[in-house]
Amino acid sequence: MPRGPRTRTNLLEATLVVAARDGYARATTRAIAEQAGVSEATIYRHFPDKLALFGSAVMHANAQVDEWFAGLPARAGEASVGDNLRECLHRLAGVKAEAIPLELAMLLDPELARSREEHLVAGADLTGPPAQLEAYLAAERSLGRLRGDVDPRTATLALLATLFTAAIGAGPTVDDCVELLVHGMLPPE
Amino acid sequence: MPRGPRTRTNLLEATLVVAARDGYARATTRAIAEQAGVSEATIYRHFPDKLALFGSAVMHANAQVDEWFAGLPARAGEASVGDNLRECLHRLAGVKAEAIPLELAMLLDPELARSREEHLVAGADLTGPPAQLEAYLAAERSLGRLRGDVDPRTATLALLATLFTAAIGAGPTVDDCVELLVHGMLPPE
Amino acid sequence: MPRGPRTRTNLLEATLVVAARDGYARATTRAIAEQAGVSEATIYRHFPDKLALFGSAVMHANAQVDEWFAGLPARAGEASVGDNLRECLHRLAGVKAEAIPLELAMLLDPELARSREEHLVAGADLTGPPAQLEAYLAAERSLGRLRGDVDPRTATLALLATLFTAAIGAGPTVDDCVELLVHGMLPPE
Amino acid sequence: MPRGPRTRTNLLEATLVVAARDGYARATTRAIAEQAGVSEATIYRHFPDKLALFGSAVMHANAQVDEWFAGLPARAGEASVGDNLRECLHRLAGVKAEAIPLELAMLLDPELARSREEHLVAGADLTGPPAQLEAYLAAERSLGRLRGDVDPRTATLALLATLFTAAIGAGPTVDDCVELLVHGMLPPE
DNA sequence: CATGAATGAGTGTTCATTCAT
DNA sequence: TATGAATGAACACTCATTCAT
Repeated sequence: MPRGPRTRTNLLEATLVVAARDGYARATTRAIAEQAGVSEATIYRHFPDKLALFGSAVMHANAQVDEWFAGLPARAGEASVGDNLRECLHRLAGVKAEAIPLELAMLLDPELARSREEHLVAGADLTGPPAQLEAYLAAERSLGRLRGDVDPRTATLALLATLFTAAIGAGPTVDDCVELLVHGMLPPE
Repeated sequence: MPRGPRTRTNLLEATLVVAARDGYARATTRAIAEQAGVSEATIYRHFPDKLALFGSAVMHANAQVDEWFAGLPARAGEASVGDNLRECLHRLAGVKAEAIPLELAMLLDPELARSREEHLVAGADLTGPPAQLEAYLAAERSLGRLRGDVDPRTATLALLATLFTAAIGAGPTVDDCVELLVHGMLPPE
Repeated sequence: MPRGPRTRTNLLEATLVVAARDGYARATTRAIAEQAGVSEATIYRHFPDKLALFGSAVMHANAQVDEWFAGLPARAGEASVGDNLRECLHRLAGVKAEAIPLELAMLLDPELARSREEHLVAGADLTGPPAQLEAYLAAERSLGRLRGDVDPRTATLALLATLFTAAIGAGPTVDDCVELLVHGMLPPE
Repeated sequence: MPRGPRTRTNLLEATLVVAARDGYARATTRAIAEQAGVSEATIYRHFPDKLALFGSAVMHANAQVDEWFAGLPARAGEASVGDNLRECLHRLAGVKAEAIPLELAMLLDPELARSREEHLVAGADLTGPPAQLEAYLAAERSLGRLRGDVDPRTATLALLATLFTAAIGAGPTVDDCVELLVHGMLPPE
């Protein structure tokens, strides 16, 4: 890997590490540069400002699951809905474990509300994994494998919200919460 | 109301307003003092530091629903579980609307993790409304009005997680998300 | 003792205690009021400002030795010069032990240079104990009990300077330092 | 001289200038930065905090006389003791004139008592010029050029104490005070 | 006489960002 | 490409002081 892109990747991962370890408020340019082993000025060779760095870091983390989620809607009808959803959340919670704190912090910032694009939730249309998840749920519903009165958008958000419990380190795992939702979404046998 | 306590209350409510409007990061002592119509120094006559102010603000917001939640466990068996839970979340989402951003932001801060006491979720034992909610669910389960394999703690956290969707202003309401969970928790008819 | 003057005395002594214990920089109105067991506002019932409080505190401490020093010049010719000087410094170091830090700190402050009146050293004329000490030395010199080339003003300052060693807690006692000076001031036998 | 070190030196000298001119209490980071012609933030690129700046400033001033004092003990037996001591104090008073107010102020601060290392006086062992002066006096005493009952440590502190008279701008010069001490230390002819 | 409440001016310190090298 | 040096603006917090009660 050539030097330029490697430094860029270092910075993205350093951002995720610092935000997950020290919290959003302490994810300063200084801490990130130190974690990446470069100078602060180097950040600005690769990103126009701190916000762009954070946004890119979240996208970078998402990229690892994007591929799997891209194929998700096509799997409607396969296996069982419960297993599929469990795997969805499991992947999101596991692979993006370090990205969630940063993502939530950005989500909570009203000033950042406008630049939400590739993030967890968008105002009108979902994108990335959430969008694929919504599409998958819609497909399953039209196959009759989901209760008819379940709104795919609502279900998607409810499922994603369970990731929040992981971010704050509460006792039960994400899996436990998902279980409850799955029960509520499946059609009566 | 005498002058001292009134200023204190002003500050608590100004803190909630600013945090909800401008975000946690921009809830500076300056902005809060301005919102409250007092000087910054006045903050420090009423609270030892900013963290204590924030903690007190969250407690102040919680106090408004604490009374209602205190009577919640005793209502197990009355009305329907679904209606009760819907009212719970409705009250939390409605009355504490302005406190949620602050509460979540504090929850996400690893350095604040130790001083979590009267907040949304505590490591081992829940306190405040969440604790009452957990007790209520346990009571309903022993009445057979809840599926036996539902863990009250898990269900509590899953329900509270739906409040997150309100904080980020996503489309569906909290009520919609709660509906799904309720379906998953009720025993088969 | 009536209530007013007692509070005033409390404040003067609290000032000396706090300055000696915590240093000049931490001798704030808050700390002094707390030590005295009164409110900060009470300070301003008894003194126009903090500077006046500090000046009065030094005078208050000096007052305890003023009486003895007033009779010092008249004792020229009695006992031995060495014993007399030793007693002088012993009294200053002992009785004013807690006042020295405050006095030195005020002396070192250029802005306070103008308001020096009843303090350790004044630009032109000495006052208080230092003035009496200077007068005593002049009297001894005219009696031939001091070397003729010893300048009373210089000797006074040199003796007082040894108090500085006490303030910083250095090993040797003031007595040890005075001994050296006495040797240098006595006439050849 | 490259840019970095030059700024650092500027800051050290600005610190001495401001402390000598305005007093320790008014030697704020703002005033020092202005005197040095840089921004306040620049201070923190060169020193971790204000205390480190002040400590370094005192060391910087001492460095100018350290070299001369390093060779002092080896000069025992040369010239006359009186001339040697006069030169010692003359150098300390002259070259470090601007450092003395800062050094004394730090010495008087009880909270700084622990970080005293390269300063005027240390609890157990002297360092820097004072240490060399003590060693020199011990050497002269073993040569019989000092009275046998003079303790080198005590004599050192007594000599250094005379510098205090310079700091407060009292009339007589340091030289005058030293003269008295020298008389008291020399052996009878 | 005493104080609880309030504050304007200031403190040391940190931040994201720029720029000459 | 990368960085050491620098900074304006902002931060949480403290100070001596005032005033209505």
